[in-house]
Amino acid sequence: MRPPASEAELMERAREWAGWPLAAIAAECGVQVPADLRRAKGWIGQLLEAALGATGSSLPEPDFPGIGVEMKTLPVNEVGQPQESTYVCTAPLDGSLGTRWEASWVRRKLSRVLWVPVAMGSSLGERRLGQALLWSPNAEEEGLLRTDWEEHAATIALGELWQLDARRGRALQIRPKGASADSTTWTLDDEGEWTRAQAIGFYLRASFTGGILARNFRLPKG
DNA sequence: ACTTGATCATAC
DNA sequence: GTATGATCAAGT
Repeated sequence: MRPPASEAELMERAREWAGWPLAAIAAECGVQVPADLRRAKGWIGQLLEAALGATGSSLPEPDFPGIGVEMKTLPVNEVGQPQESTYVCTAPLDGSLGTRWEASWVRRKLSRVLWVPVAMGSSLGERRLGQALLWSPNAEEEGLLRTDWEEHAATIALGELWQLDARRGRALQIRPKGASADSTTWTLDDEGEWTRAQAIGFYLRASFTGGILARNFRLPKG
């Protein structure tokens, strides 16, 4: 699938898939549907990348580099409320994170996002796509993200990692990110010594993404 | 019931 | 290990 040349073309494709069960999309894309997501947690995201014409999913760039759009699938219940948080990116602990929101990876990644709701269903293949929403944060949303990010960044800059906790942040939280609790990365601690710490990342709370979808969500037609 | 902390697959 | 894609499942 050729990458979309414009946002309009991307939205056109997303509209065509809206309402489709995942099994039908997988068939069109020549992909097998796994029994469940336990050993394939990223499967839906990768399927939609193929269906919409995103480029390689392991590259450190937007899903649609030509038009600067990031895509995120969002598991939602029958009322359109997200059932999970949304991973944004890792939080580097080696000093490269900085303290300027304007220069942050989080801000860049969230500047333009295609949210693709995926309704829950009795089986993975029966789950249906909702209508996608092309989003940029409004002033209120960006202010919320900025406040949270600056608080986390300050804690990390001070090397006070023990203060990091998923309870902090109204919209943007910090949680572990890795293959397991043993996944670590280098960090400069509060006494200026290099040590290893658990790898962590930025996540959007379901309540925040729920607010975004609430402006636009509708159930796919049967 | 809901959130936090842990985990799974794959490419490089 | 770091990036991509996320959801699982223990804890409260």
